[in-house]
Amino acid sequence: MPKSKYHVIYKDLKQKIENKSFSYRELLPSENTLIETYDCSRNTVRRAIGELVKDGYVQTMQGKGVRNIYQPIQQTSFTIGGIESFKESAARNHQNGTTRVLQFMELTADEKIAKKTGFPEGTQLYYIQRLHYLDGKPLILNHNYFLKSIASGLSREIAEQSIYDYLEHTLHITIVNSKRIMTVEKITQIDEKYMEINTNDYNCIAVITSQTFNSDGIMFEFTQSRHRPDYFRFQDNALRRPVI
Amino acid sequence: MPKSKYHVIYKDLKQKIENKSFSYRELLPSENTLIETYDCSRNTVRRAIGELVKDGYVQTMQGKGVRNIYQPIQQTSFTIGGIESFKESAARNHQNGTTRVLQFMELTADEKIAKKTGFPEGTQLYYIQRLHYLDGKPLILNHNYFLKSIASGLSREIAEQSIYDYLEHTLHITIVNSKRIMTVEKITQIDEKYMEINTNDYNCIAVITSQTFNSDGIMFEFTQSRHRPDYFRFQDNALRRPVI
DNA sequence: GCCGATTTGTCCGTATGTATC
DNA sequence: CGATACATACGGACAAATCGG
Repeated sequence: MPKSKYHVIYKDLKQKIENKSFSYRELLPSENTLIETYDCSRNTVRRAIGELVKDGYVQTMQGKGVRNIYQPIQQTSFTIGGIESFKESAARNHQNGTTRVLQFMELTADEKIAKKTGFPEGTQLYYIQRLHYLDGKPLILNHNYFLKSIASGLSREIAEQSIYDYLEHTLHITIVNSKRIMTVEKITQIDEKYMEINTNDYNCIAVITSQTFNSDGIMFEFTQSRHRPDYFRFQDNALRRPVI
Repeated sequence: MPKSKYHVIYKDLKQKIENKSFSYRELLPSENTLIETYDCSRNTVRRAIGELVKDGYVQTMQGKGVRNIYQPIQQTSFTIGGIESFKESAARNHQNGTTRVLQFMELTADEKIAKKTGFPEGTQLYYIQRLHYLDGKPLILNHNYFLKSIASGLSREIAEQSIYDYLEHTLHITIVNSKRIMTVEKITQIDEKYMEINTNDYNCIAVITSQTFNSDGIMFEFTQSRHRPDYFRFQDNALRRPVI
């Protein structure tokens, strides 16, 4: 957890925005004012503001100021944001999440798995199938593949709790980024069985496949997350970049 | 189009990465080296690198360096990235896109529309229904609502070309950011009819609803984009933020 | 294990450009 | 036009992480 100055300012402004200290579309104090408020340099306040822009909380306009555009969203379903574990997401969504491990095994990547995951053929992997419940409903079916050489010591017991917690706090792996692709796929019998979906309602499922990298730039995880369509919701804030 | 120094450096490095000037997992030249290469300050190269991180092209590691983690993806379908018009997306995907306007009308937001779009009741709007074809196949059905007071002068003819082009280059509207939510919904008869989907294959559709803001912080567009599931693909790079 | 060199991360101060009002 | 606001760019300083000797 960074105690950097810009991060403290970022958190403070973010909280003020969430607490309606600024009304919708109101301009925040100018950079110069914020410099005095937080007793720091211009670069530092600008950096904090930059984070808020990324979050979609404010927008900056040259010559005008920084405008609050935060509107709390109505949470009707499970919302996905950055990289986070299921436990973290559940906590953020103020819901009660539990996990059931359907399968836990070690395997060696054959040609089919290699092609699907991007791990080289012959790699030693953990394969884990887990079902995530939110408020008692089975909503997400995860297929995880972890590099055995990096995520060593994974067990069924850990998988029942939080794998990310184990990777970060026990193995001290630094998780850096995750490339994700979202698609819609046809439902499988496994999906149907475990997530209790009536195919007359939905014969599709929302799928997020992700490749996650550690600080050595090594992809150590491939995951396919299958979400019940009626509870799936992915949220995003896109910035318009000048068309070059 | 910004001619800023950092942007030139960003584009140059990005192109070098795409052209395999650096092999996968190789470290880029250090910041100090880049400073000499581009004859600029450290802040400037750091900013360029920051953009590459956002794109998921590289990852930075304190004490180590900047590592190339770019892997070209196999383009099997229409890929969505930032805020871009259909025309821009089609060009980026190297595909031939055309548009057919199904409906063009002016209307006043009633209670139902107000609730759905977030525009206040009584607002004057343009409502446009468009079908986007890629390489001859109807893949996306768009329902656009534009604020008449801001997107004034919109016409069916413009909608057949590029609305964004008109907004940016004729009306000089600055498009800043777009809040997007992705869900999976049941297919409607309209979807079925226009996108030629067999409901035995798919009875769902990928939906992206977005609210787009201009530089005055005003939401001037609400759009619901309905994508044929078998060609839909949304791509993302998430950065792990320290859990606070 | 320590030390020094290298590399990225944070922070400061300043100057100039550009858009808005 | 001047004042104010954010955007870009420079240069310098120190901290923190990594790596090799």
